[in-house]
Amino acid sequence: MATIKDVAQHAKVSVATVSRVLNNDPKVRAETKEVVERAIDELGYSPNLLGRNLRRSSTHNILVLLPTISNQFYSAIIKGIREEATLKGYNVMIGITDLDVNIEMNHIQLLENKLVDGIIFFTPQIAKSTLTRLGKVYPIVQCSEYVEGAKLSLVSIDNKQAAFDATKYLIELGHKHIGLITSKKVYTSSKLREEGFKEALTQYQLPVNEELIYYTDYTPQCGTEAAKALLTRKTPPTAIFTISDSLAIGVIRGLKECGKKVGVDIDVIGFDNTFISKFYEPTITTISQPRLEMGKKAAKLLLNKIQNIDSANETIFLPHELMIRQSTK
Amino acid sequence: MATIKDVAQHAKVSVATVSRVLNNDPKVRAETKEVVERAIDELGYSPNLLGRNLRRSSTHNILVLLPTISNQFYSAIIKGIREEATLKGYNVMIGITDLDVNIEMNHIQLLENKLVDGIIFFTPQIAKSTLTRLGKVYPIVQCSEYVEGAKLSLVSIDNKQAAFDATKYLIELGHKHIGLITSKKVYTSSKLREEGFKEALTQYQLPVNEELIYYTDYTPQCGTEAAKALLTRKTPPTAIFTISDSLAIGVIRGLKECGKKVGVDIDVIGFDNTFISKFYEPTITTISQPRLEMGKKAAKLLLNKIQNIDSANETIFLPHELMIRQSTK
DNA sequence: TTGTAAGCGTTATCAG
DNA sequence: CTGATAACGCTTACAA
Repeated sequence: MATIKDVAQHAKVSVATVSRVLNNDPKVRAETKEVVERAIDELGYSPNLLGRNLRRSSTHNILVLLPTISNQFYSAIIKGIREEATLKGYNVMIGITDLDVNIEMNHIQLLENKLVDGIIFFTPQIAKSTLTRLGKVYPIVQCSEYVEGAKLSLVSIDNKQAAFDATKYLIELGHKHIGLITSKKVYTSSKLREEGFKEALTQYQLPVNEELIYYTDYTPQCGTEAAKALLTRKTPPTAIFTISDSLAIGVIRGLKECGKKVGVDIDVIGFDNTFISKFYEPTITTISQPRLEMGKKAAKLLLNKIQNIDSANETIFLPHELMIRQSTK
Repeated sequence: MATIKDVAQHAKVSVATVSRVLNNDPKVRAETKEVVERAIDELGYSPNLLGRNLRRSSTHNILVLLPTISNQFYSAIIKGIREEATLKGYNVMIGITDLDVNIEMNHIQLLENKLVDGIIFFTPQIAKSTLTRLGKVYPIVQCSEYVEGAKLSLVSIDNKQAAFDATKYLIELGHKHIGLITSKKVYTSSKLREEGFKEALTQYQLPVNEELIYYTDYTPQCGTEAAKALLTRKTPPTAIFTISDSLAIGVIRGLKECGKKVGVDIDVIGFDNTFISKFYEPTITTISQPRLEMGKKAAKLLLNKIQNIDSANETIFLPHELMIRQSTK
């Protein structure tokens, strides 16, 4: 494998000159540049980034930490991140945490070890204080799901307002008994969505009936169970707001199994506008997040931090949108 | 940020000794080791891997190249890869190619640049000859979708046999007119599946009716169109085999829209056993691939290649399984 | 068992 | 405009 030294010898110049050509230093004579470039071609030389990285003490790699890869939701966000990053010459890598703090810490290690220049975190499990401390030393930003109160740059949507809007829409449809199916793990987003849900009820003078709130996991299976359970309440809901599309799918299935016609007998709203919500039967009313934009913004915030770790933390909430489909009416 | 030098000074030993402790060299005296470890703790030292990597000329990073992140199919495979890799002290990173040759080449660059030690390729778009040439120099293995004839290690399923089995099952159910919805891009897998499909028909003395073969893309939308188109044929199919679950979803929807009852009037088989196939309505008969195992095997093959780039290429086909559900009967 | 010092492949400073 | 050379942080002969 050819090194910069080989190129230098081949081109009869110093390694410094080769390095300059490699880095587009304007003060190389055009002819010299040509000679060097020919040598590079002839030797099939490709710079060893291990050397460069050590010298520059940076890799131009950024890491995106996802809780799982099996969630359609992230794909557009990643695309946004990549677009922005590539523009600035950064490479994007993805790591999967399985929501395991240890795996998260392993990846933080990559930052300490200088193998990546920054991290965009989705759904961090690390404690707030740790996160804040790390954020002072390393470029880290949070995206979408986040730890409330951690002092880091952050881009997300206004989850409370989004839930408020969804609930308000159901209320305006005439519903008086609205169920909520949410996560039993206390994610910031689910907490905020529950708040928004309750606030809408209160604001429209409807009672908050805890019997109609069901805590469970993010899977369709859980959605099915939850729906069936809610139907057994003294006053069963005539509409259900779920905090994810995957839950909504299960909910609809459960309702169907109980002989309910979704969108007619009972309304359902999901969250995230993942592709399946457009394709299930019925199609599912849901909240859309500006995912591409979110990715781009997150990358921008991170690049800022990489440039200047002491730059002020920013909190950005992007606008959401209620997508009305067949599952409500 | 503390370096190995700082630790050495702090512990009053040489950097060599610190390095030995870091690498668990058995010939350091226990007391010395302790002193060094205390120094490491006190300084909060964490080795800069850029230095180590340069010196060792390896990173212990492997890269998994996916065509897209929005396919549920990959998640279990990645898990398998990670399990195996972690066991051997390797880190797994994921890159997304969007099926773009340039992006693929960018990532190959990481290999030339020594930033990753090897690559596991899903759905490479690079030409066979290029791939073969690269495979001689760098550790690269193919997984699941692959370039036929490229001389690289490879783990997948026997796609032809799988399609044969699915078709045979439909034939044994009594179907005489079976449709095939497959990809119009010629992936190896779709080519092989088409072959298996035709071979089953032939072997059971059924005519191969090209009118019942529909070429399209991998999306549900395309599946819907395809299904509707097939229903307009002179002799419409009484069963449809699709080469992916996402297509199958669309197909089922299209059939429903035409008033057909899937699993009763007409049967549908998908491919990949992704989570939605278990959760759609009806649940979808499909071919299951041993994804976890596939990931583990792929990682093993890659690690072999990393150890010895000249080790013989292996081709491994793992067993598939027909999962019978409501969409056929 | 430990220390000295060379070297991995770059970039950047400084002198010319 | 170009060259010599130190330095980045680490590992590993080789010597002691």
